[in-house]
Amino acid sequence: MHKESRKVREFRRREQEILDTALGLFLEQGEDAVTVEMIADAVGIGKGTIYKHFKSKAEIYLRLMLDYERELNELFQSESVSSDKESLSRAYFAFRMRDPQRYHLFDRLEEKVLKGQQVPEMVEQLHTIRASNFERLTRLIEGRIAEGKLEDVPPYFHYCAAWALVHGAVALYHSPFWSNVLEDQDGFFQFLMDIGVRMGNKRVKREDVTAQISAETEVAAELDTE
Amino acid sequence: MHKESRKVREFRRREQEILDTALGLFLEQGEDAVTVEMIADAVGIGKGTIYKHFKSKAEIYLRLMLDYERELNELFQSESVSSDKESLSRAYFAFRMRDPQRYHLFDRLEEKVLKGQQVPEMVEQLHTIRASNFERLTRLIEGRIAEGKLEDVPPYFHYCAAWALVHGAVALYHSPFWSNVLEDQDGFFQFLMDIGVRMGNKRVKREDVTAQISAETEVAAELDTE
Amino acid sequence: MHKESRKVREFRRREQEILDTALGLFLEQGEDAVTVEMIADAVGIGKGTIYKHFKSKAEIYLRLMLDYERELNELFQSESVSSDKESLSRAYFAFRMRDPQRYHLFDRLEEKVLKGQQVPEMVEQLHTIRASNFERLTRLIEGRIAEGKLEDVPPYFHYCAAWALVHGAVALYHSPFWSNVLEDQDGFFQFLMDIGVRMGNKRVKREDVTAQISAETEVAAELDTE
Amino acid sequence: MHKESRKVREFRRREQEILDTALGLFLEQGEDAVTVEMIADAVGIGKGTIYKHFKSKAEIYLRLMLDYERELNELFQSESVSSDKESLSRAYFAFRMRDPQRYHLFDRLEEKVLKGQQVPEMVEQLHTIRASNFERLTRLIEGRIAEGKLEDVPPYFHYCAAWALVHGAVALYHSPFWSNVLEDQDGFFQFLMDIGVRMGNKRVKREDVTAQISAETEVAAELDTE
DNA sequence: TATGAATGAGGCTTCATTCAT
DNA sequence: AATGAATGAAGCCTCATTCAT
Repeated sequence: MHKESRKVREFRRREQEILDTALGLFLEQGEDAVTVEMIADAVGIGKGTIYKHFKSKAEIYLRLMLDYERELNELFQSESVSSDKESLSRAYFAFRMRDPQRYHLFDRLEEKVLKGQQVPEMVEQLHTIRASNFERLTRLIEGRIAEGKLEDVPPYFHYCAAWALVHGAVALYHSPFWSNVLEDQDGFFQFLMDIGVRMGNKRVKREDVTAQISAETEVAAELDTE
Repeated sequence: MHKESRKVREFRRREQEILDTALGLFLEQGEDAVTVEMIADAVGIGKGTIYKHFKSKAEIYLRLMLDYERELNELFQSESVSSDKESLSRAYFAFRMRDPQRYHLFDRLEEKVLKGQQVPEMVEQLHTIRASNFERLTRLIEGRIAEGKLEDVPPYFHYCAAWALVHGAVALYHSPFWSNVLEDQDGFFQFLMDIGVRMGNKRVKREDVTAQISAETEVAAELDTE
Repeated sequence: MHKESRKVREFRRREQEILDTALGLFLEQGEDAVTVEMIADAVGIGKGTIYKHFKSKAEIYLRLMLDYERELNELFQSESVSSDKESLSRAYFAFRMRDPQRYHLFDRLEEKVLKGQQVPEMVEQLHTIRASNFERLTRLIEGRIAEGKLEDVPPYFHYCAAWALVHGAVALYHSPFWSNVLEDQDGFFQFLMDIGVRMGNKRVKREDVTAQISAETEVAAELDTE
Repeated sequence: MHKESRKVREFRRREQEILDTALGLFLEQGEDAVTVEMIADAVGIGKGTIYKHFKSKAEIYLRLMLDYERELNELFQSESVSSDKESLSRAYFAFRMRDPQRYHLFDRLEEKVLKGQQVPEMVEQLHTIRASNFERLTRLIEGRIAEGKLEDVPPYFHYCAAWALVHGAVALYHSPFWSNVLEDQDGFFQFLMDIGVRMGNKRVKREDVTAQISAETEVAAELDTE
């Protein structure tokens, strides 16, 4: 029993090693420039061994993508964050921007895998996880809309906008041209995150501010009188 | 002499035909799935002829990208638009979103070409055009900041944010997963464009609004007295 | 001792299980499409275990072929059949056609194994069994020739012809093209078996028939007179 | 124009060269042992060139098979032979036995190609040619049946039987075991061909012979009296 | 004894680019 | 100038067999 489980553990470890190494190489050189043989060599195993773990190169892609999507899923699940739209927005930004190269890689891979109609079961799995994430978000946002904090548009408007901004940020980050332009990168991403956190908030029209101030003044007056 | 120039014109026309056809095929099938032979066949010429016009497949990529960048350049040059930050924002959004597939293709191509260090002279050219565009923008934005209309951050913060948002919008648009989510696509992109146009505007803080209102009230009073 | 012999029995049973399973898979999917791993999985044992029983995949082939040849051998040995050329012919046809797929498989395997010069000892064994079968046949046929029932040609002409016809029948049976043509399969194979049973019989020439009839008439006359 | 056609001719010649070389290698070593690279080397061209002529290895198989089937088709078309069942039988036997290895190879290839569902269009073509051949045969045989020369069974019984016998003969011929047994090969195949030519002929029963003889005798008597 | 992870040679196929006509 | 046949490097994947546990 122990031996068996050791073997299994060993096998798992190796699988993870393959995934980690592959990810590293993909990030460094681009997935097209990395051959299965290179991965095997980098891990220090034979080419065939990789195919004991993954049926194809595309399956490696998808395993990496699924892991990433699951990490994000955990973020959405965590109580500390999932109850508050703003902190969730920030956490989402932070998660995506923590490793922009990786995000970017997976984005490219998704496109490739979809175009090639490879391993469709795993693609479906990926999309299922993602959809579940966004169902949770939808409910959160609906609450905020009801409270009048967010603009009353279909909830997906809000998280799609967030997705778009982050996506753009990542692209910016890792494009040689743009990253060159961005002298103060940290400052910029702070700036962008602020936009992200704020965007979609119900716009406070001039009249409303005045009205609210009056209201608050009245309340204050009332309180004063107590 | 006339014959000569006719030949030259013919040659040019064919070159354009190659570019147009290649672009169409790239958009339809993805650049990796399109072979040089397919382009030649689609144009109705021999494969070798293509190499009379372009030294490599990457050069085709770059010619297409340069043309696109130049189109954008013209937009920025046009007087009607370039004086006003908001309409420029809108025009920029509109330009990029007019053909998101194309934008997306070129984005991918740029990455590929940079990673492969192919045809570096043309890449430099591309970046030069782009940089010149953004220099013009920088000046425009500096003006707006001075007027207190835009937040006082480095000017490139503003256009980089715009770039990021558009980039994300495009990715959203053409991702099978997301485009599926976006039921009301037009509505959404309108929503997003509004965000884009507004973002980076100087935020009106509560006190400022009050202050401004007071100020305006005073002015109004003065006007009233007149 | 008992334990030992139980173990041995167990070992044998497993070996047979491997052979049966392998045969089933080979018939279903073709030997090239069946990997050793598939056999092991189907039996529910490890791949390595198969190599404890058989030195190579080819050895599995040969074990199956030998078993088949031995079955045929038993047919030839059985007294009920082996004394009469016609019933032997029929039995032979019936045996080969009982499971044409199997026959066909082994035929293919023999070719492969010979071409690859694999496990030559076992191939020799196979041929020895077969040769012994046909030696017995030779004697039977010689008898028939002496009796004037069969054409006086080398005895192997007769059984090789039978072999050829059956072989063709099997190929016909299992070829997608031909089996499609054969609407009335049972009728056809009956027709073919009749040809097989009859072929090689001494041809009765016209004169012979006349002569024989005269002779018989005479005999009859003689008998009559008795 | 001349140059163009020369090029085309050259291209054709090379294609034929590939086919011939491939056939030779397949016959010598078996199709599985022959790699595309080996064919290319044997022809003295690059591996890629082969793929300019054929989309896959399977397509080479099918081209060879089609050529063979067409040769057979010509045989069936030729006037000298196609009017007479017996000479057609002989010609068919002779054709198939002229190069038994080749026949055998194609038979194997057909199986492989069908099992793998490769190049189905060409397979269909092959079967169409074959079917047309046998439609012609059907009519010929129907005639013979009407004349009382052949047994009154579905016509395909006759040609399927012939096919089966030839097929078996070929297998016999080229099997190392059997060809060893066949000392007098020529004699045997003569023997077999006779069987093939005769089989399916209407059997003359004893009574019929007697009856016919009587009839003929009567006729003779009548003639005598004249 | 049973296992199954590891191996790696080798097969098929693709395609950008060259070059002789 | 136009052609398109030829090239060959390079990639992905398979699977019989071995061997350490």
